[in-house]
Amino acid sequence: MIRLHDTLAREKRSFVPLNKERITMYVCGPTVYGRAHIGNARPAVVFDTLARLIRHEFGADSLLYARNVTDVDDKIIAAAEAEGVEPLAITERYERHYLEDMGALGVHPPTVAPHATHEIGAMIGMIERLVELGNAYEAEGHVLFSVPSDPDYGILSKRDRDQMIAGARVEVAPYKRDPADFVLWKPSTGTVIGWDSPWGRGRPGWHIECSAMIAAHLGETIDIHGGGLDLIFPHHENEIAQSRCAHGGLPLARFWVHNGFVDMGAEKMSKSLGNVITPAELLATGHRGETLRLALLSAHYRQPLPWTDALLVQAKATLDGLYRRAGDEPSGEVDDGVLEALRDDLNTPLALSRLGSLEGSALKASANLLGLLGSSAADWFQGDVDAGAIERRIAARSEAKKARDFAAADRIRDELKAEGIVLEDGPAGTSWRKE
RNA sequence: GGCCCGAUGGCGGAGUGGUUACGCAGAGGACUGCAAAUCCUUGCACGCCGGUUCGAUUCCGGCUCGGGCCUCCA
Repeated sequence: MIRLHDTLAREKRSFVPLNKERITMYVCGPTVYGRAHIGNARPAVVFDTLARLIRHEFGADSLLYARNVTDVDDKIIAAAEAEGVEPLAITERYERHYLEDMGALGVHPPTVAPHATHEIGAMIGMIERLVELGNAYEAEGHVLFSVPSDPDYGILSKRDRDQMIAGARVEVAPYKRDPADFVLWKPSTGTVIGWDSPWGRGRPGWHIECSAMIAAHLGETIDIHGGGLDLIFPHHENEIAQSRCAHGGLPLARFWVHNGFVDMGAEKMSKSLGNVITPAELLATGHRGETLRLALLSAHYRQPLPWTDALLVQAKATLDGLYRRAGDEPSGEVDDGVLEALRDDLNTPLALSRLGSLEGSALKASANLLGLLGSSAADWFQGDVDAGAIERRIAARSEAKKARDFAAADRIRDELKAEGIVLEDGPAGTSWRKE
């Protein structure tokens, strides 16, 4: 039995899917206008791990996991204009990078990856329904969701409308009937990307994208909706309002799962603060994706995760130890202790600590469930290196040792060390590994 | 201002009403030509003030500090 923390209930609840042969999970994916940073990678890794656990518990084909690609957005438009290219050139490039980066972190592709630009019809349909029902209205080419039309608005973020207005730091557009109303559709003028609609040429607002894609691909009520903590308000609150109003009061999701931030110093890592570091940069400086994944799983997913060099050093050391103990055993049965930890609201740090007491095939299987130990030990320690050249130099060193010329032997060892190759003398001779 | 979250040893990080994981780093030892790896040993903590309790790091209240959301944001 899996237990998951539900943001709506603010407590852990037993996860019983609506249909255990078709479990539905939706996670807000990237807006593809720039390279993903480590903070963006956290939900991808966390929900990938949850997906692995669900498949382990309910069967390989039990889960329908959707992660969208937001490929129409004002930031994309701005990036395209800045480069003098079409938006498609931007979105294709950064979606490709996103998949590369997440792949390096051992993130499996979701079952479906709906693209906003391919779902415009569904969005227009949903907006039309909301207008018919009186939950939305047209104004100056915009269509806005009427927040006062939904008495339950605010249930996820636990705030009422008066508070929102009191705290509002934005100027209220004159065409809004209520300051809290948000855009479902906005006009596109000139050369700006747009689609024909009953309200003229325009493009969808951000929130309606997710609601429409969820309904189109997963259904009106899904089992799990995931994303970062910062999406609770307004994004997920708005999704809830739109979807429930359009679907006769049916709840959008049965479990709301939110991950905490990756912090740089005391603050969260974010593009607007300019304190980001990307997987691409870390991979380029010799870190391996699996090290980054372990680092991201080293804190509980709801806790903040301070990102430091020391964290990466520790993650690498931990992986070295795990690979050493797993050897080249085939994968076996997942350890009960590891499962127990993961079933309790995806307690990955506890699961990781339990790997420390396992060996061989149980270790391999348990680590695999976390998306770790995906390579062979030989590849981890020696892959991607000219082994022949290294072994010739080791042979030369062995000759020097035999002649008791330790100065020459140490010189060879130091040279290899400078190239990132560490030698280890054992009873059976000298072995080597990448540092 | 409103709402929300957190505070555990040098660092990371679980967990628990009573003996408090684990990892990294550190110290000592074994091993080694010297190292590395490995193994053994080892020091180090539960923000502050009250309350409940036989007993609180764990439950309750207050406080302090930090963070997040309220605008795009994983």
